[in-house]
Amino acid sequence: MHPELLLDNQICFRLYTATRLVTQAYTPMLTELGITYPQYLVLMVLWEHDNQPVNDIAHRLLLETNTVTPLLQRMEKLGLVVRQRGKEDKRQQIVSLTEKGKALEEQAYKTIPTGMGKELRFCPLKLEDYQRLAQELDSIINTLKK
Amino acid sequence: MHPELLLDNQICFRLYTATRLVTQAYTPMLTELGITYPQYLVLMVLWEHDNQPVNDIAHRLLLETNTVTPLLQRMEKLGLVVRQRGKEDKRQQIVSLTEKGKALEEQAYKTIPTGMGKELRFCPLKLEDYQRLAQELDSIINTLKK
DNA sequence: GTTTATTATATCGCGCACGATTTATTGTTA
DNA sequence: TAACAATAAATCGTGCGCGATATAATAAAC
Repeated sequence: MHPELLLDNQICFRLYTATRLVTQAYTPMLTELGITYPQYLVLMVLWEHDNQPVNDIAHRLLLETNTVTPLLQRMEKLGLVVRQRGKEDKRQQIVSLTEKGKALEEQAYKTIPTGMGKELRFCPLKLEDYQRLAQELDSIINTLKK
Repeated sequence: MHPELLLDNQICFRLYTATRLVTQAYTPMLTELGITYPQYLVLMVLWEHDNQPVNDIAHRLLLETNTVTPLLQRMEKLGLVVRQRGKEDKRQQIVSLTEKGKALEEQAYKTIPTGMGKELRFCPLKLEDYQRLAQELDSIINTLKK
């Protein structure tokens, strides 16, 4: 009846589905590393800048601490990170990579970029299409965030 | 170190974030209707074609039945759908809209398209940008699905 | 300096997603 | 027809996301 309510006309359903399928494509490679996709995101944040409080990690990922805290607790159990109270501000938990967490960067570099390339080798999108897609997604993200 | 592992170079993180933020933008309007976003997707499927078995709904949404079955059970408790065994194939559960479920279509039509328009009124993307975005997402989805 | 407000993190509950397994029904084969 | 395979749902366990609330430490206001 209402074309605005047809599934095929929903950008959001496409986003939702594409996200799930891309995450599923990552999963076998991440399972090999013993981590999940959100854990991989946290590791990318820490590989770029180690020793961050929970809040900074959450802000970088646009997540709430009630998502990130349990995520970090699981990662601590896996031996990927350690958390210690901030010296100047005892409310903060400073999250740091362990040797195991640092070592995963090279493992990820060896398998994930080429692995995802293979997954998308039949995708008709070219480099410039991915760049434009990134810009369009950034427009949506910047409009809705905060 | 490795630019392939920088968060800012990840299409997948952008998809993941954009999906979460768009879903969050829907949430207040959906809460008004008493439903969640995945439940809204199921309703859109049924508004388009009522009386479908669980498998058809799952295929349409590219989800597994172990996600859809509990989703439908919750929707049945809410009085939005009813499930009854298929007549010719007793393994199937045929899902049908209740009057309450049907009535939500008009409620959704009144609030959601204009509400999302307001959320995105400062987004620089134009109609043709959204159309291209939809095509790009479809390329990714079609490459990875099945 | 004590009260009050803010901030950083943690905890709790619920609803997805999804891998793995189970149960019931149907289809196929010997 | 009996045995076996395939299919449709359901169940179970784990890990997110996130609204709501709680706790502890710091900052601000009086």
